Amino acid sequence: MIETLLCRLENFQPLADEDRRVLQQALTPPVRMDRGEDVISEGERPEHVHLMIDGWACRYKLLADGQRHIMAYLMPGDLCDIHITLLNRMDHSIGILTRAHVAGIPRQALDHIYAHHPELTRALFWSTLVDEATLREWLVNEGHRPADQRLAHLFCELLVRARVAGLTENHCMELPLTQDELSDAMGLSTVHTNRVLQKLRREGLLTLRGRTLSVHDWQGLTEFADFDPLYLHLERSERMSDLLGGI
Amino acid sequence: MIETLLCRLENFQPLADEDRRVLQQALTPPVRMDRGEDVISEGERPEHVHLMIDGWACRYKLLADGQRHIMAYLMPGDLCDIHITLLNRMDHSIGILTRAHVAGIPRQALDHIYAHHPELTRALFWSTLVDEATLREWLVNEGHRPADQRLAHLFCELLVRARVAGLTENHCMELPLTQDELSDAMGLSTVHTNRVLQKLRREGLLTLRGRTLSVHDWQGLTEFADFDPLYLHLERSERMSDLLGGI
DNA sequence: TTTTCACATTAACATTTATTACCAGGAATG
DNA sequence: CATTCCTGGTAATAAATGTTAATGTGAAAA
Repeated sequence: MIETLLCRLENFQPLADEDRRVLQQALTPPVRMDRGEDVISEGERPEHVHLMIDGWACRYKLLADGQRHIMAYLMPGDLCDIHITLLNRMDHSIGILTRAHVAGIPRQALDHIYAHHPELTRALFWSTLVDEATLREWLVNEGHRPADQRLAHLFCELLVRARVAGLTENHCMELPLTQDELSDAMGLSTVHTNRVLQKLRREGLLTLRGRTLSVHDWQGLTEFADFDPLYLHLERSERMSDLLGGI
Repeated sequence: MIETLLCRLENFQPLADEDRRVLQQALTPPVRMDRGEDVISEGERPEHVHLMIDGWACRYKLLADGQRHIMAYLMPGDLCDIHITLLNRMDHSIGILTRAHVAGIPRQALDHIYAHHPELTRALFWSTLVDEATLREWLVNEGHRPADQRLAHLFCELLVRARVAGLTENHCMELPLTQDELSDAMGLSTVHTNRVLQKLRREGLLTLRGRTLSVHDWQGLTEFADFDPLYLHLERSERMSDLLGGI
């Protein structure tokens, strides 16, 4: 049930069977959720760390004028910030984008891991560092890249992340996001997102159809997007070249 | 020497004298640096956590076309990410913006704090959570707010952060950033930044002159910018109202 | 089948922001 | 004292993106 998470963490360092078991046993039973529900909403007190078992979610904020800004996509195997329970109130919401199952890690279970399983603790800290680095890369993306490069960069990232979690087949992945949801993350209008997607398709870089992303020209796409996967910190570099060469 | 840091951390929870002393003693002697130098550069291996003693710095990345994107401003009392030493290589650089002094916290000293000073550890974790939340707010800012609101929002944030670190006088703070540096953070051209600053000045919201930011209409500015300080997580709420009412 | 609905697409037009290029003032420098 | 450089300010034009509104399309629902 937590293969995707383990698969992701092991890009940082291999885990002992003991660590894998401890992590598995720390989880609360997964809860089934549907598109449109919030895992947790802005202003609420965070009681657990959440883990996406399957399905997709996003971090988002609502602005004064009702617009939604998506700040991160969570795919299967992704964790919410493991320190989150330190805070009194959430400053953003986590919303479900597809039918999904979400498990939790109670605070005490985490404290126990910190105290007794240093390797696993390091892997979890690594995971939050990657989340933070991803946030920084998104900031650069929105601040300095035009719409077409911006979307291209997002697709590069999502494909690598999916690959790392074992969720790709060749150059394809399930990508259950509407153009509206892409727009809210990229800070674009849906109309413009649509224009840009067509352009990327016309240029033979990728297609996005029927909830599936297919990248046709990985090298062309990464060059166009100025994509450098360093920020994903796949520290076991043999695997990094597997990943990137293999795509 | 670490008053600003302590001042900031105590917005989360009060610290025992013992914790204050431990933190003080963990520091390496501050190094003097000048504008244009890098504390650490992209690709380098992070050996320490850094602390700004005085002066300003920024996190930034250089893009393929040579543009610089600033992802965070570091003012006195700000720490780099305390987990950073887990990573093999920096995915961004930290550059000095003014004459400054920078101290370090060695990895072992931090490990010792984690093992023996839980209150202080919580405060340090809180600090990184705030940094991350700030990054998310910047993402929203760049993605969804027009240039004038965007700059206004930045100034709101900087004034509150400075206030929290004890660096304001009334409605004023030292803000040693050029319009170029503001532009690189906001994803705007310098020309447009200049136009917008004039507009904010004309409307009586603030002036930025001679390295000093003076806010003339705090309430007007926060309303215009849609600024909600929740994301700064000043958990001791009595202090929050002090801060915000008092400005 | 028909209807409905969510999502994608298209077009015309408006607005924001970038680009380029030039000027002005003040501080540092020789 | 002249010079240079950094920073801020201005204007004309171009490019990117937003807005509004209408249409198409395919899958689910009735």
